[in-house]
Amino acid sequence: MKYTNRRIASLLRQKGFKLTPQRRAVLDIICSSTEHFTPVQIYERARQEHPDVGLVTVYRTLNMLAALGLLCQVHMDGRKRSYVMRRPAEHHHHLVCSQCGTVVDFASCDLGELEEKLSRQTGFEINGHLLEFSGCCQECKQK
Amino acid sequence: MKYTNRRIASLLRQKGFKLTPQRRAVLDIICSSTEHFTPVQIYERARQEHPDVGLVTVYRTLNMLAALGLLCQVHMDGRKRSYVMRRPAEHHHHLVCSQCGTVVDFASCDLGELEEKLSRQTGFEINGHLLEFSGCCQECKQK
DNA sequence: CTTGTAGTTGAAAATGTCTTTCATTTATCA
DNA sequence: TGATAAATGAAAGACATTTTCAACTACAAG
Ligand SMILES: [Zn+2]
Ligand SMILES: [Zn+2]
Ligand SMILES: [Zn+2]
Ligand SMILES: [Zn+2]
Repeated sequence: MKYTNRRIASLLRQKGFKLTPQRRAVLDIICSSTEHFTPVQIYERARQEHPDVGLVTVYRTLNMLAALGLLCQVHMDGRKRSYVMRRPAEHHHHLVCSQCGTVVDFASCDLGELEEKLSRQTGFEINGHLLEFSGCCQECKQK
Repeated sequence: MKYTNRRIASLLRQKGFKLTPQRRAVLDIICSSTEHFTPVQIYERARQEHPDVGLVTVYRTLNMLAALGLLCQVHMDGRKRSYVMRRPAEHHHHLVCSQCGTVVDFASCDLGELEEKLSRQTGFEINGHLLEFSGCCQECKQK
C-alpha cells in the first residue's frame, strides 16, 4: 500500500504543518514515480510547474518528510542524497536500477539469524542494518 | 590475510605509481588499524609524523587506493566518506560501531538465494549489494 | 652519480551539497 | 476579516571534495 500525495497532505495537516503550493509540488513529484530523485532533480522538476520554488524549500520539505518517516534514502553510488517515497511502516529494502534509478522495494529480509550470530561473535549490540541490491532493470537491459 | 603497507607499496610501484613519503604516511595509518578513518582524520594523523602533507594529497592518495580496489568505504551514518583498508579479494561486509567507529569485517553473506529470487521476480540483472550492520560494540556498551 | 621527465605536491580557488539567517509573505483558524 | 505562527526565498555560511597550476621530486636511463 502506497502513500499518495493526498494521503500525505492530510497527514501533514494533522501534524500541524501548513500545506503550501511549494510542498504540494514536491509531493507531487515524489509520489508520481518509483524513481529516486536527488534534491536538485526534484527542484528542477518542481520549477517547471511552479517557477518560484526555491531549492531551500525543497530541502526543507524533504527534511520534514524524512523526519516524519515518509521518505527512504538510497545509499549506493555516490554521496548525494537521493530519496524515494516510502511505503508506510513495513521494514523493507531497495533494489535499485543503476541505469534509470527505478527502485523496487522488497520486504523479505532474513537477516535476523546473521544478526544474532554476529552479535554473539562480536559482543556488539546490533540495532540496524542497511541492505541494498543494485543492478539493471528489465527495460534498461533491452537497450 | 591482510594487506600490509609493504605489500601495497610494491603493488603501487608495479602499477607505475611513485612511492612518496606522503603516500607512505597515509598507508601506514590505514594499515595500522581496523578502525575506519575519515580523510581529515587521516590527514591529522599523518601530519604528526610528516608535518607537511597536505589534505589534498590525502584525498588524492585515497582516491588512488580506492581506484585500485584497496579500500572499503563505510556507508552508514552521515555522508562523509570513511575508509578502512581492505582485506584482499574476499567478499565481505562491515559491522560498524556507531559510537567509536570500530569496524568488524564478516564474510558470511547468504544473499545469493535472495538475490536470485529478486532477480526472478523483477527481471533485474543484479550485480551487487551493500550490506552493513550498525550497533554498539562491547567496549562502548560498558560506558 | 648526474640528469631528464613524468608523475606528484601544496596552496588557493572552485565546486557542490546542504544549512542558517532574516526580513517578507501566507495558510489557517478564531 | 484579521491575528499569528509557520513558511518562504535570497543570500550568506559551513563543510567536504576537486581542480588548477607552478614548483618539486622519485626514479630510471645514461
Ligand atoms: Zn532488513
Ligand atoms: Zn532501469
Ligand atoms: Zn572491510
Ligand atoms: Zn555480500
